[in-house]
Formats: sequence, structure tokens, C-alpha cells
Amino acid sequence: MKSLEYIPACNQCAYENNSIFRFLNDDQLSLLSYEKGCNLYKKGNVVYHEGGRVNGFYCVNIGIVKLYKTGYEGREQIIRFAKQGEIIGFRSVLSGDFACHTARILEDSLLCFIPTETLFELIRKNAEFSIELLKLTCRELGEANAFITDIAQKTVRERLAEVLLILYNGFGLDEEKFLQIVLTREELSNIVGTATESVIRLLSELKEDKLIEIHGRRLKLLDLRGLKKVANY
Amino acid sequence: MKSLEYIPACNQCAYENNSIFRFLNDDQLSLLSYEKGCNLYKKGNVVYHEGGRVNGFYCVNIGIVKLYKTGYEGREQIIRFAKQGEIIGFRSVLSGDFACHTARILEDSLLCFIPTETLFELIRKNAEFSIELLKLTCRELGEANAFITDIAQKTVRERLAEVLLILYNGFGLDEEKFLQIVLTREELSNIVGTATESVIRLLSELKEDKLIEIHGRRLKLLDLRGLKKVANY
DNA sequence: CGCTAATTTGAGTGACTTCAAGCACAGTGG
DNA sequence: CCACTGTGCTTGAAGTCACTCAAATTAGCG
Repeated sequence: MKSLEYIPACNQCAYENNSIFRFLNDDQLSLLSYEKGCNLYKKGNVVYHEGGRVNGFYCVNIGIVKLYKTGYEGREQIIRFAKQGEIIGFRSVLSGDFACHTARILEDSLLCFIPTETLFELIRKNAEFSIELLKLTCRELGEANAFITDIAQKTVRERLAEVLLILYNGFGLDEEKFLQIVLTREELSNIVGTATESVIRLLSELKEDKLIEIHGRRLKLLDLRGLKKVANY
Repeated sequence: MKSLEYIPACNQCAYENNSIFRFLNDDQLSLLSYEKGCNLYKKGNVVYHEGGRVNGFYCVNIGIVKLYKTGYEGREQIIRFAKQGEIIGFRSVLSGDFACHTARILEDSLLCFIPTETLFELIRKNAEFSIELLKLTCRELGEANAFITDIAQKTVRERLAEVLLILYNGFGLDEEKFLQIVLTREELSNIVGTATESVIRLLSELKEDKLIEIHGRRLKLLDLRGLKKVANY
């Protein structure tokens, strides 16, 4: 982690990255820019640990952050990834609780840090902003509940295909149809909730069926419609 | 469903049942009482359907409501139960989306209906209330994520024990240690995410181990500590 | 420094095991 | 009397273990 002298302005970023902060007015955006901090993080760094105290939350300016919980036998369960414009850790800030997941850098990142008090001030001053924050949380909750249903009812094969589509929705493809997020097989298994070996075998199956191509860790999604069918999605 | 002439006042209920509305002031509570409706529902009635429009949300005055999603093969996945003082359906109201689960009456209920506009008015007028609403949603989100981790990593036996403990936390025991919510084996299986037969077998196992007693659908929790151990909870 | 050697890490495969789902059917109690 | 509970049996999906292979990192050393 490295502190920055140059701090990117929020008023620009908010609109470019479609962040929650676009619901703030100019004054509030200035306040935000003034009160926040900004740091560089390298891949593998931990931003905050599950169970630790947090006294503020983060907004991703550049990079990707992996959020995961640790199960009782040490296995990580990936909850979600945060990319440009998304905020992480605000749940613990709001509830005043310990962090309920670990945040680890997946791709070198630039994160802005916003102190707890600033968040509360903004919520109190701007009802529109707080409604949008509520909507955001509700959306995440809806996704979480949908995933519970899937993980409880679908086969590993279906879930894997679905996870690929969820990643597609979040990160998109490049011009060659490569998924714009690169994960190890183990990380994939920690989203799907299965063994690494199963992911390896099932990816091969999807390749056999011409739905994807495998180039090391980079995955090319050839047939989105076909994947949807496999995933019942 | 049956409309009521007598409508319970919110200012009393809010405090007695520790509902989210205790963060409203007297005027706002009066407004709420004035603008809400109130209906009786019988066991098995559907309050709203997954995928349907909702133009308001509900607060449980008496009874228990079961919230569940329907998987792609028609299996229900129970998301949570709402009891006295809890609100349901506000997520769809906030996001303006279709309901993402079905609400069905588990025990005869008295539900108060609050129109969308009233909710938004209260959020706009009362920052404290909206913060508490945010906290509530965050808490639910945290629970959902924890459950994802469990369902992905734990065995059915562990999950069943855990579900019993979750139900204990939500509904408590009577003086004879009977769980204060009565579910069919199928409903239990639709929380745990398993087959009905597995629940039956595993409940028997827990009985063998003297952790619970089975009296038809009523379950007596004999050894909470033991259950925690089984559940790794 | 640069160039192997040594070690680690992740991907992939096969053999085996096991947990839990599914099916069929019997019992029972609301 | 029908929906729910309970049991035995079978099967299959997926987990576990043990191992190989390739690539990437790090260490060692002239």
C-alpha cells in the first residue's frame, strides 16, 4: 500500500464510473474529495480483514477487489468482486460491526478511503443519496438470495455456467470474447462452492461442448446463449 | 384476506414489537397509522407473488409470514420468515422492481400495509429512520452472505443443525423447550436446501444423539450447545 | 550480474469413496 | 382419507486422494 499525493477528484469519477456518488451535489462532492484519502494497492494485498474493525469504507478508482468470507475449515467463499466505481465495506461502517468479509486485491488497485463520519454526514444531508444507497443494498441482497436458491438447487455444472455469465455481466468480454476478469481454478471453485478438480473437469466439458475456449487462465466465452441454457439462467 | 375496521395504532406497536418504526417521531407515527391499511390473512394465503408488482410493503402485527423464491424446477427455497414487528416487501418497493420472492402466510396473520409513497416520504423526512432501514438491510445482507458460505461448504447435517439454531434465535423456545415455530419436514428441507427424506433421517440422528426430541412437527431443542457443535456455528 | 538449479504453484487426470438424492412403498395422524 | 412422515434400497454426482506435468519464482553460485 502506498499513499498518493495526487488524489483523483470525485466529481469527475462519480459520473464517469457511474458510482453511487453521482447523486451528490457539487458541494457534497467537493466535501468528499476533501475528506477522503487515496492509496495504491498491489495484487494480493489485504485491504481489511474479516472480523477486523473498519473506520471507513472504500471506493474503487482502478482495479478489482475480491471480497470473501472464510468458512470454518479455512476455505474461502467469494462473495463478490468490486470494480471501478463500486464501494466496499460500507456495510460494516453503517452497522458499526466488525467486517464480515476480507477484501483482497485481485488486480493492482487505486482505492479511495472515506471516513465513517463523512458517510453519515452525506446520508443525513442528502435523502436522494441515502435512497440510492438503500437501493444498492437491496439489489445486492436480491442477488445474494438468488444465489442461495441456485447453490441450494442447481448442480455444480449449472452453477459454473451461471458464474461465468455473472462474471460476464460484471466485467464483460474484450473484442476476442475473452472474459475481462482472470481467476484461478481455485477462485472459480470458491465462487461456485465446489472442489477445484470439479471446476477443472467441468470447464473441460464446457470446452468440449464448444461453449468456451480455455487459454490458460483466460477464458473465452464463445456461446452465451448456450451457457445460459446450461445454467438455466 | 379480510379488511379490518379496527386498526392497531403504530405508535404503540412500534415500541412493543421493536419495529423499525420506533425511529419515527410522534407526528410521523400518526401519519403512518393514518395512511396504512390493515388486513387479516389465513394460513396458506399469498400476500404477494414473486414476479408481481407491489405498490407498498407490509408490517407484521400478528403471525408469521414465509418468504420464498421458486427455483427453476418449481422447488421453493425459503429465504426467511417474518414475525411480529418485522417488515416484508420493502426491497421491491424501494427498487421499484417486481417482487423477487413470494410471501405466504405460515400462521394466521394481521398485516399492515404501507403505501410506497408513505415510505419515501418518511425516508426523506427522517434521516435517522433511513439509516436504520439501511442497517436493517445490511444486516439481512450479511446473514445472506453467511448462509451462502454455509450452504456451499457445510454438510447437510451441519446445515440442518444450524437452521434449527437460526430458528431458535428468531422464534425462541417455550417453557418446555419447544421451538416456537412449527414447520413441515418439507419446509425445513426448503430452508436447508436438501431433500425432505434427508431432513427426516437427519432429524432422527439428532434425536438419537439426544440433541432434540421429535413430537410430530413440534421440535424440542434439548441441547443447544450440542447443536452448535454439530453445526460448527 | 546472468544462468542454471531448486522450489513452489497451479492445472489436469484417474481411481476411489461417500454423501445425499431419488424412488418405491408402508405407516399414521390431523 | 389424504397429505405428511418414515424407511429401505439404489444410484449418481461430486468430493477426496494421489499423482504428473508445466510454468512461474526464487535461490544459489560461479
